[in-house]
Amino acid sequence: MSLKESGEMYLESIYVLSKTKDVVRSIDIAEHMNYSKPSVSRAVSMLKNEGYINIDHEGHITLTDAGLSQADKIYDRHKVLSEALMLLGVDKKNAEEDACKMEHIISDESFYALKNHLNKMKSNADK
Amino acid sequence: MSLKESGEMYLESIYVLSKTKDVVRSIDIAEHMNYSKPSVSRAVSMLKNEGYINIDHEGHITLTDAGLSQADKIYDRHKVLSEALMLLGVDKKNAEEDACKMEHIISDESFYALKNHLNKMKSNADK
DNA sequence: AGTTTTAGTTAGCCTTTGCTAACTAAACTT
DNA sequence: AAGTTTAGTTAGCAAAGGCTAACTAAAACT
Repeated sequence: MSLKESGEMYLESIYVLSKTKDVVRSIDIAEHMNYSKPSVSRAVSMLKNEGYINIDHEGHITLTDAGLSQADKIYDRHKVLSEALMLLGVDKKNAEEDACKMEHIISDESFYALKNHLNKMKSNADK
Repeated sequence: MSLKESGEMYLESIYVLSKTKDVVRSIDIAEHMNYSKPSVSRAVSMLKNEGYINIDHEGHITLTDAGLSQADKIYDRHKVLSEALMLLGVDKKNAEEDACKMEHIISDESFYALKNHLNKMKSNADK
């Protein structure tokens, strides 16, 4: 079974959290995502079963290689998409929200086309 | 209750179908969307209850003003988004598919920013 | 007239993904 | 030691939106 949009959000959250915290627990994810503990508990156990994360005896969550590569991919999409929208003048809050939804559904081809275009726009900083 | 993504897709399909057919029935929607008859039956009756469509004694479906304005909005997003992606070099099939998903989730602000940018790009046809 | 095709509905199942209520168990507090 | 807070789990509900099976009823053939 492939990773659903919700699963991708959880992985991305773990990834983001682990950049600022030395350990990531379920409760941290719950607070970060503003979800209930049971929702996180279930999602976390599914991600573990599917091989995307490891959980040690103390409940500390780490991404496996598979999990990291997924999280990284989604996070890259998030950064590029939100940056692109902001460059078009979209308000940061809206850009972030939209990026958050688009990052899960955009195809690889479209994403790279967009990323390319963005890079060109940036190097032509002489509009 | 506000219109969900699925409801928007149904309205868009009715809109598209009514441009080429003189009448639109549930079965036409089912074939167009590749959904089962019961799924369409339920969706259609919900859209009717919510005031987005009318169904006459012969089962002919028409958009109400509310339905038309929604369908029109989504269809505009679809056209603009797919055109934008194709302009970036994305294959038509992929561009259509991605547009189909993005059209429901993009905020008004981001959409108009993008539409604007696209128009500028088009008027500067001298790359 | 009798059969078959076509359109639509009803009933009910399944998955995804959120939720609350209520529990356990470990870890602080006093 | 006794009570409280914190982290996590279990059980079960709900909404959205697909599906199949099985039915009705009208239309179209033969």
